[in-house]
Amino acid sequence: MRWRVDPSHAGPIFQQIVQLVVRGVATGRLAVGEKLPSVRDLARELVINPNTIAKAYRELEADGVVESRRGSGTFVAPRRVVFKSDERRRRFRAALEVALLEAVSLGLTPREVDEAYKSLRKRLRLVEVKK
Amino acid sequence: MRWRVDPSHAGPIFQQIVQLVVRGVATGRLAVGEKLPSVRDLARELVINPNTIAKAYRELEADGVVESRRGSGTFVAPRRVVFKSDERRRRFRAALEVALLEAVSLGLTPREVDEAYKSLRKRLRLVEVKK
Amino acid sequence: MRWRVDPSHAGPIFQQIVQLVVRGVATGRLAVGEKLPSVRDLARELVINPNTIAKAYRELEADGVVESRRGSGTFVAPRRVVFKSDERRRRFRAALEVALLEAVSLGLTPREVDEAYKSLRKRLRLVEVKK
Amino acid sequence: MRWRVDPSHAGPIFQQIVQLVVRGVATGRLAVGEKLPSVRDLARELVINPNTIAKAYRELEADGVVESRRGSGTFVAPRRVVFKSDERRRRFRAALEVALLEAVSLGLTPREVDEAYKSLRKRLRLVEVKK
DNA sequence: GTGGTCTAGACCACA
DNA sequence: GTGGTCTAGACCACG
Repeated sequence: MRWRVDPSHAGPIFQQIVQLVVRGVATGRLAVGEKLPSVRDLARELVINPNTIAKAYRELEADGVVESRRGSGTFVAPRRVVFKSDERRRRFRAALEVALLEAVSLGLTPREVDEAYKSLRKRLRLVEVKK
Repeated sequence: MRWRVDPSHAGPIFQQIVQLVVRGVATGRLAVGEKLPSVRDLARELVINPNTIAKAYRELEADGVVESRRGSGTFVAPRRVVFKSDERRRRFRAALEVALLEAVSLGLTPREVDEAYKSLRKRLRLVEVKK
Repeated sequence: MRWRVDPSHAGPIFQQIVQLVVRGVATGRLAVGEKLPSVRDLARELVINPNTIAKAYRELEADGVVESRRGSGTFVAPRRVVFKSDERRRRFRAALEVALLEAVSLGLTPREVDEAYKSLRKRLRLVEVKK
Repeated sequence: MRWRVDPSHAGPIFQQIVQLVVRGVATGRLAVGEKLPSVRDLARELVINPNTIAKAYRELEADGVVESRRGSGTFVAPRRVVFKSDERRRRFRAALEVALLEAVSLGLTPREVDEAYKSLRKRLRLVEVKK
C-alpha cells in the first residue's frame, strides 16, 4: 500500500488519508482484518502530525470502515451496513449529484462523463455486502 | 425556481447557492439569458448575509455559468465551448471518485450505484457542446 | 445554564461537557434552537482548552443533539431519531445494564435501585419524539 | 458459563471481563463459592493477554465480588453486607444517570425506557441484603 | 508500543 | 467572531 498526501491544494489532509484508506479497501489493496500502520508510524512516514492521522482513523471508524483497538492497533473492519438503506442511497445520490453538477458546470460532454464513470466503476470493484 | 438553503450541515451556504444555480441550469429550470434575483433580494428571501450571495455569484461567474452586467444584474450565460483541458477532466474524475468511494464506504451494491447514476444522468440532461 | 466541570476524577472533560448539554436538553434548561456558548467563550469560562470544548460539540453533533453552523455558532438541534429503533434500544439497554451491574456489584438493595430510578426518571422528563 | 469478549469497540477488555463475572453472579449463572477459570486458562481461551485477565480479577476482588485464595484459585465471594456509604449510592446514581441521559440523547420514549428497566431489573434479580 | 485525552497556539474559511 | 484544520508535544490507559 502506498501512502501519500498532498499537503498543498487537495483538501484537508485528514480527508485525503480517509480517502486513501477507502480507496485501498475499494480496490482490494487493503484486506478485511488487515492492520493499518500505527498512528505514529504513518505520521512519521508522511511527515505530518500524529493527531491528523488519528483524526482520519477516527472518521473512518465512525463510518464503520475500520476498528480501533486501544493497545493493539487499527484494523480494516468487516464490511457491514451501518445506515439503513434509504439513508445510504440518499447520501450517495447527494455525492453523485455534486460530481455530475461539476461536469455540467465544466461543460463536459455526456460521452466524457460516461467514459469516466465506466472507467472508475471498474477500478473500484464495488462489492455486494450482507445486510 | 425555488430557492432554499440548509443552514445546518449541508456544506457552506455559498456553495449550496452555487449548486442551486448549476442544478437549475442543468435541469432547464433556468434558461440561458434568464435574470437571476439580485444579491439583495435573494439575501432577504433566504435570510442570509448578502456577502454570501455575492460570493456565490462571483464563483458562478468565474466558472462561466453566469454573466454579470454592470447596472443591470446577473444572467445565465450561454453554454459555450470552454477550453477542455486535461485539468477539467481531472477535476471531474476527482469529484466522481469521491462519490464512488462514498458508495463503497456505505456498502452500496453495484446495482444501486448504476441505478442512481442512470437516474441522475437523465435528470441533469448533460448537453453536447461544439468544439 | 450553569457550566461546570471537574478536571480531576470524573472522566474525560469533553464527556462531562457532553453530559452537561444532554442533561440541559433533558431537563429543559436548554431549548431547541437555543445557541450554546461559543467554543472560545466556554473555554474561557471553564478555564480549559478550546479544542476540548470543540471535541465535545463535535460529539454532540454526531449524536444529533446539536448543530454547528460555521461562522454563526452551535445550536440545540430539533429532536429527531437518528438511529433505527432496534439499534437505539440495544444501545440504551447496554448503558442501563452497566448501571444495574454496578448496583449489584455495590450490593445495593432493589429498593434503593428503584428509588434512584424513579427520582432520576422524574428529573429528566423524557419526551416523546417524532419518527 | 460462556466467556466471550469483543476486542473492537465495547470498552476495555478487562472491564468486559469484570462485567461478564458480575453479570454471571447477578443472573445466577455463577454460584457463590464457584471457582472461576484460572488466569492462564481463560487467557488462552479468549486469546488475550494474561495480564488483562489478572487485572480484571484484581478489580473484582477489590469490589468484593470474588475472593482469591493463594494456591487454589479465584472464587465467587458470598454476597455480603458492604458498608453502604453515601459514596456507593452516589456512584450508582451517576451510572444510572449516564444510562438515562443516553436514552434522552437517543430520543427514546418514557415507555421504552420503563420497559427496558423492568426487563433488566427482573433478569438481574437484585437481592436483598441484611444490614 | 498502541490509541485516547488534553494543552497551547497558529492559520483558514465562512457569515 | 465563529467553527474547522493543523502542529507540537505531554501524559494516561490499555494490552
